[in-house]
Amino acid sequence: MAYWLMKSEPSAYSWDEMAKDKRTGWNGVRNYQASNNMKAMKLGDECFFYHSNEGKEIVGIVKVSKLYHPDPSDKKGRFGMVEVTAVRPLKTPVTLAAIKEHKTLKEMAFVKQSRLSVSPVRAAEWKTICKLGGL
DNA sequence: GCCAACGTTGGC
DNA sequence: GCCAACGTTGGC
Repeated sequence: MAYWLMKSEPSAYSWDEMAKDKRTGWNGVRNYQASNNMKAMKLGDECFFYHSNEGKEIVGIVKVSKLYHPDPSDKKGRFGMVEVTAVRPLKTPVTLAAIKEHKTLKEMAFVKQSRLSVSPVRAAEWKTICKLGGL
């Protein structure tokens, strides 16, 4: 079981919409590294749902419900997508500021590579954030 | 709104 | 295959 973090701008697709839709196709990724990370996902892998730009906080958890497949919105056929299903919101969102203040969390891939929209999360990081999030 | 980081494109 | 120019992302 692996863990991941996926970013979305709330103005484009927010956690509220995610929770309402229950499941959504994570299309529109146009970055090889992010796309490769999705390729490595397995069914049931869990992902943090992060609001970029507005909020700048982890707000919920989703899980992979459909494996990597080509993204039909990419006409050149280079990039793929997965489908994710809403699991639960965090009781307390965990902000980027809090993550940066944390001794080990500040080493997280998504902090160090701020432009990467899909990044791996280590098990220890996952546990710590769940705890901070009140789960 | 600005700007740093960084990925992509295209000319050579 | 290199690298300059350009575009995009996302934090501040």
